[in-house]
Amino acid sequence: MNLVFKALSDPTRRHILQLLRKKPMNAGELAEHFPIAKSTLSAHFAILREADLIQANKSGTVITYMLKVSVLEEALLAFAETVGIGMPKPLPLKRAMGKAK
Amino acid sequence: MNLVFKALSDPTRRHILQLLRKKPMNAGELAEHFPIAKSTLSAHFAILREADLIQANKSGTVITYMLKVSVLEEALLAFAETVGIGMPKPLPLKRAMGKAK
DNA sequence: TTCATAATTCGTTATTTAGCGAAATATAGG
DNA sequence: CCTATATTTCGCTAAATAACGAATTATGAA
Repeated sequence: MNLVFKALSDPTRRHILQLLRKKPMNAGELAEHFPIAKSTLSAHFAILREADLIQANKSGTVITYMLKVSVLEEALLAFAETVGIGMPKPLPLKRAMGKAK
Repeated sequence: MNLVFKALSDPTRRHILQLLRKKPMNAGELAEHFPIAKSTLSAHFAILREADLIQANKSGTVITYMLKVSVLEEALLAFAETVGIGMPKPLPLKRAMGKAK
């Protein structure tokens, strides 16, 4: 959870997550949305990956990233509970779908 | 919102919020829960105050801190929405209670 | 006023962080 | 094989961060 909150502490990274929310994107496409060097963005991707908030998928020379919503959700909910915020877990739409523990 | 997430990025500060969740406490009481210098804790309080996550109340030489749950809640919900997490706003228990905008 | 207590502020230090450009890596296509 | 493209890794720097102990401030009590 610490890694998640560390990852969320940077505005650029939160913005990346927001963009990925709409649809998976590759590093280049994401870069178009930011005025910073690609190498810098790459470092942000690494941090998001270490926090398990995004998933990388390489195809040819292109790496496509997609948001792992559930990980984000779990972290926020877990913390919310410890501070007594009533955020009811969204009901799972499907049961027994083999959600890894 | 940035200040809130910055504040939440440190484990000690998240722990402080969790402690304050149970009941308001003064700086000294809080300090007993941590193995770090009081001056360091004081800095953490300042950061939490700037993020508007806690409220300080001075009485005599003692400063009592209390958690501002609503601020935390709003920030988490606001962000959750931008990343498409369905965290329904908890229904307000009382309406028209003069909630400051 | 003087003393003790609670907490903050100050000055310093070590570590982490975000940023850059250049170099390296990997892959597809000619 | 050679070149172009996508992305990462490397080496660096400036700024932010968390930590400490010492000094300072504020208050209540003797």
